[in-house]
Amino acid sequence: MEDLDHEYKNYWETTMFFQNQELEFDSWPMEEAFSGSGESSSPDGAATSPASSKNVVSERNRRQKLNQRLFALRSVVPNISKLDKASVIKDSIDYMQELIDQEKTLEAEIRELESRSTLLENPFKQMDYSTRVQHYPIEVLEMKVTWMGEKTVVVCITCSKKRETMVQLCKVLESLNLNILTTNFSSFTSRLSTTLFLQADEEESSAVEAKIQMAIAAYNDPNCLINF
Amino acid sequence: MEDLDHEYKNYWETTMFFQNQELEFDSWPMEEAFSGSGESSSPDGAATSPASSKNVVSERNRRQKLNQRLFALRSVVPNISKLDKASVIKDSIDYMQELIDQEKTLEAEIRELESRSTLLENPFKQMDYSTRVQHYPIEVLEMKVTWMGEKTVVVCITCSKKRETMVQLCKVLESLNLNILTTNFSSFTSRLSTTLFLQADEEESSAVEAKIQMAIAAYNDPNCLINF
DNA sequence: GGGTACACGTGACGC
DNA sequence: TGCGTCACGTGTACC
Repeated sequence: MEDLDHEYKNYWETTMFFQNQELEFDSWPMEEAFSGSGESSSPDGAATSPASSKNVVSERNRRQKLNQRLFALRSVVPNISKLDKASVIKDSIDYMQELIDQEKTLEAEIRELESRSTLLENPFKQMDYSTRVQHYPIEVLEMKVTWMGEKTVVVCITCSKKRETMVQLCKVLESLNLNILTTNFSSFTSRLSTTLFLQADEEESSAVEAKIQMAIAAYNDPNCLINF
Repeated sequence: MEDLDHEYKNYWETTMFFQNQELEFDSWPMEEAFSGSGESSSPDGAATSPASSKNVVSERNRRQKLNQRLFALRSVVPNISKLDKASVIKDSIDYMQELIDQEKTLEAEIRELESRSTLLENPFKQMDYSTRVQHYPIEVLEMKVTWMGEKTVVVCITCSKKRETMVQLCKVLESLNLNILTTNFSSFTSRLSTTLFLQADEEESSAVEAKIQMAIAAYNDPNCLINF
């Protein structure tokens, strides 16, 4: 009797076999072993009523299932402070709330990243106004796109050189994800010219030109919410 | 008696007040109301032993706390199929596993978006995120500063071309406020080289070289607080 | 009525 | 020592 009770103690605390929460009805050797002794040591001495006997075993099953679930819960949650039943549930709640919060954070981050990378597909994406920085516009003086054959397109852009013009032009061009083979920037006193060698077909040339012009226009637009 | 049991039924199923899992010891009016009748209807008829009486109320508290936690768990988990205790725990486990999986998915997605995004990030805009975006360091392969006479110094820098290397190099060079006459950037497959024509005296050459090296080093230093 | 789920009181164990 | 926790059997309500 003592030994059995002791085993029961350990049953919840350590020696729990049934970690698989999918099983509904398992064999549970320790409970089975105890069942007989429990019946025989029934306090009323007389024949145990067969009606309640069913209830007893059913109740045992229920308790065992619940403990099983509780143990499974414990195995999912990291950092369980106390092995107490109530504490296990409490820690699970805290952990779950933590997960939910983190999920929201991650989703927000993904939305932020997506709005940043889907620059040209969705030109008008919402952005935080307070984070907008104003810059000098890029003034294009001349732009020429020519197909060189062999999947090579050359783009020549000349713009007036102001403050940070080269950095800004770099940003815009990098945002387009063009297949750039070679780049060359040259700056003189008042002008900045760049020559891009792109890998593209002849029919893509006009599309490339349009993309660049659109991107520069978007970059210059003070109301444009895209962050470059 | 029947009514009381009925109330208990409803107690677990619907009328649960204590959703706050922080409270350890609450007043629990329904249990209190029942306590008296429970004592009087004790089956053994004789005076209930005062020793076990303490245990009874303690046990009641324990049960109530556990149900309280269980109810709180139920309120956190959406889509509980059955209000059964075991089912609540099972659904909680499933939901938690779902959250964990989704967390991994979202994190993977974020990592992919971050690595795929070739857009330039303004370091100021990312301050609200706990995850700081670190830029790729500028890896200088060769640097040469020569005096050409006539107050002209030529600086040649060659670095390995990584993501955004040119923009970053522009930022660093612009931050130095050099008296630049002409610049030329050329990028090939794996290298990016720039040639700067500066207006400077011969004796300034070494200072210019030191300034550029210092600026690049500062830019690469993740602990450097200078914003370029 | 059999089956299920629950709250209850009780004895035991450990800190 | 008491106090907290547990498994157990039981009575009962709901379907």
